[in-house]
Amino acid sequence: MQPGTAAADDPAERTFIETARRNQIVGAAIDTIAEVGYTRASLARIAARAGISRGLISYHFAGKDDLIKQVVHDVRAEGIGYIRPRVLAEPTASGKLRAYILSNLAFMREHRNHMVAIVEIARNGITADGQYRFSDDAGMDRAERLLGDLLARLQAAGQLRQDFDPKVMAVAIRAAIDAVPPRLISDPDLDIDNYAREIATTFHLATRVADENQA
Amino acid sequence: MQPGTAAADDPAERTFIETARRNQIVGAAIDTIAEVGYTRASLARIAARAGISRGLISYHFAGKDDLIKQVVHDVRAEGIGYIRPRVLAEPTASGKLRAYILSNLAFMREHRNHMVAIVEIARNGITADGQYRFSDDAGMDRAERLLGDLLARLQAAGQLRQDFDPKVMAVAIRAAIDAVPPRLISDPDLDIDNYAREIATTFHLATRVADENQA
Amino acid sequence: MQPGTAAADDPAERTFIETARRNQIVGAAIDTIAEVGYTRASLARIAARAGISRGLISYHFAGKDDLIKQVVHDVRAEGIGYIRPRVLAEPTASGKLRAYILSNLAFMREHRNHMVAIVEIARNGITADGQYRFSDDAGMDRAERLLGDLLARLQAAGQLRQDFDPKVMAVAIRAAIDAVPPRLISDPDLDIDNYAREIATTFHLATRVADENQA
Amino acid sequence: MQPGTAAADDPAERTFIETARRNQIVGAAIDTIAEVGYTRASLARIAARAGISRGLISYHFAGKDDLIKQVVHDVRAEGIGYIRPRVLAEPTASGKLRAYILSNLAFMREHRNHMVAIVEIARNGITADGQYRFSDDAGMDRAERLLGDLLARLQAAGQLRQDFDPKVMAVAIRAAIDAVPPRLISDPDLDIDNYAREIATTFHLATRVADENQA
DNA sequence: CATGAATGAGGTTTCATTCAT
DNA sequence: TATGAATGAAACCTCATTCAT
Repeated sequence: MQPGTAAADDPAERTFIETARRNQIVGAAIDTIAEVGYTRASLARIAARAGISRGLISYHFAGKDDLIKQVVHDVRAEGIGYIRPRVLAEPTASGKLRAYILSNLAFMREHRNHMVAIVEIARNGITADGQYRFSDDAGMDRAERLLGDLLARLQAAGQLRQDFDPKVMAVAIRAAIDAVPPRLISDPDLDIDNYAREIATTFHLATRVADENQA
Repeated sequence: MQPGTAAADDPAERTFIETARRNQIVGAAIDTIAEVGYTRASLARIAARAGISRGLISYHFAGKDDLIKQVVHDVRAEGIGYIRPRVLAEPTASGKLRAYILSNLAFMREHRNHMVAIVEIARNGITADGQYRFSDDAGMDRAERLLGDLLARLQAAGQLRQDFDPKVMAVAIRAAIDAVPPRLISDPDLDIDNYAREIATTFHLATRVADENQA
Repeated sequence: MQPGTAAADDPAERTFIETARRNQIVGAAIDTIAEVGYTRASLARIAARAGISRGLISYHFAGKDDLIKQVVHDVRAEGIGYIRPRVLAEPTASGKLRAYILSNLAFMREHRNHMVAIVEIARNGITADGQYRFSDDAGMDRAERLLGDLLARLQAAGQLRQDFDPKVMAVAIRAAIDAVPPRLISDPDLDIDNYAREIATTFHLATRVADENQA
Repeated sequence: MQPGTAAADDPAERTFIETARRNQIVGAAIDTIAEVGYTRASLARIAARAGISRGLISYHFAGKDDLIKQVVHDVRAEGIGYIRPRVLAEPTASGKLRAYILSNLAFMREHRNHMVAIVEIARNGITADGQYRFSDDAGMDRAERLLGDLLARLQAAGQLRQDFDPKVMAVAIRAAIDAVPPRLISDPDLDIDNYAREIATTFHLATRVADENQA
């Protein structure tokens, strides 16, 4: 039984050593993509970085797409685990929004390659007809939808300005956040904390209710 | 004595027919990239779309990079020609900012392929060390720098909120604008005008001086 | 001390469990070849069908060729066990020939996969210099030689037409029989019984002695 | 415009030199397949035999399947050109049948590699579901259908025995003919002329009308 | 100016086989 | 006995580029 085949079917039945190898390969893929970009991140390069043979990747994953999906899955899971509790911990709408932005960027700072890789993947993993190839459920823009839903709820609760389109606002916020990884490549000294505060303030001003104006 | 070699060196010495050919090839490149993405936009496909042989592209351009540079140059020139007068025509800071955002997105709507292509290029044209490969002078983010400079000037003139970082704000605005082309691919019915108004309002609120709050 | 190595050397010394495994693997190989063809019947696929690991095949057989040889051997033995008594039971020449053809095709109908597999192997198991790779003694065409010998004996006994070349006739008869398995794949509803009767009649007419003409 | 792409579309628009190359490649493919079998006839080996680079085959043909289709087409066209007039020249049914068999085998003798190759292709070019991959119109068994039609017509005209199934008879005749190429590999000294005469007589006896029995 | 012809590198994938456990 | 892990060769295909004409 080829592990690669059963990968998506039943992750639970994986050997300890297989899990380790998969993680190693996923890690090498992340670093490789972060360094040379998605297009030039060939399986050969990923294998070379991991110090293994090309064939071993094919042994553990059904194909390149399968590997990339795993990368997306792993990074997203880690990101959600980091961000979600920080957002939930905040009671107010503006607190949640601020926590969302700050924790997103903090995660980026601490997992630079993860984020660079996943943004690279998002950029390249779009088919000719505009569909995403590597997301397991509903598209790479799930983060965007989730954020849009959050904004809509807070808006409905009267905690945010009534007259903005939550979908468009979600796009703008995600765009501002996702603009960071590529810049991290060309400018390793980018002051993420400063960037995060500025963005948080920007969207706080853009979404607060009128009553808060005097504050 | 290949034109391709001298192309970047001395555009003035180009024949009429050569200029026509270059424009034709650049146009085919734009449409091809917009349709199949940067990675899959091979010279063969571009040549096929232009109805010419592959070799002819190599004859007129020193290489694929040279062609892509020309695409970037041409699209940028056209975009600046469209946007600049509309920004200059506005007397106030908020008017200029609004005009910048609206005219950017109007240009996108009217030159869909141009923008999809150039964003595709921007995403893929980053070398391993984070440098841009296809910009003739100072990087693809020139638009960002110009916008940052504009914001800084308006800020210095007291027309915008004093306490935001103009560079970060420029990144956020450009990111919100550049988020549109990829979405145009997957959602051809995207309401650009609504998107534009929302974004304009968003950044108006985020950049206006405190005195305007009552307005 | 690998069994696979000694396999061909001394089948007698095999344990019960080893024999069972070998039979299981041979059966899986037959079904796999019948389903996906010889070329695509990789050891991985055979192992998957048998529900065992790839390595186990290599443990029990010296290599893929060794496994295929065993398939040929087993199927042939089974086929001979089915056909021989039916031919021997017939007293007359035309009865033997008819029994040969009918029992061959009956065996095919009852052991569809066996025959499809062995014909697939025969087709693909020819080396560059035209030698058969998978027959243990004298070539895949042993059946052909045996049939030729039978025809020659019956001819010598005056029971068949004197002036045909028994070797050529054997080729033609085997070819007509072996044409069935590939057709079984593309046409599962092939009426084998009708085919068998037609072929039997065809070669009866072609081989009978002149005196029978009036019959 | 890649020649390979337009290959099937418009063969008329091919350059002289391109036609020559295609023929050269097809010839190399035939010889390679005839020598090492279909499975092992990789594009690399074919290119090596032709003394050209691997890429050149991809330049002239859309893929391996496209090349194989061309081989089938060319060989079939040549075969038909050889056989058809010889069959048509015969006035009687038995004459036509004899001419069919003899000219088929004569063509094989004179174009040994062609036939070995095409039979190899026929054997290997069957997909999992039993469909032919390389025939342009209605399957590799077109020859079989045509022969069956011929037999049925002659039967209807009362020139052949009434009570045989023309389809089955066609299968048997083609099988006897197609049995030759593989044997040519293992036995280069095969006496084709003798084989042809024997087969012709065999099927003459099997198909003649009862009245001819005395002859 | 322009083309068709040709190359060689590099990409993903499949496969038979070996080996430590 | 049996497995999972791992390798390296070889397959097909795409591509940017060069060159003679």
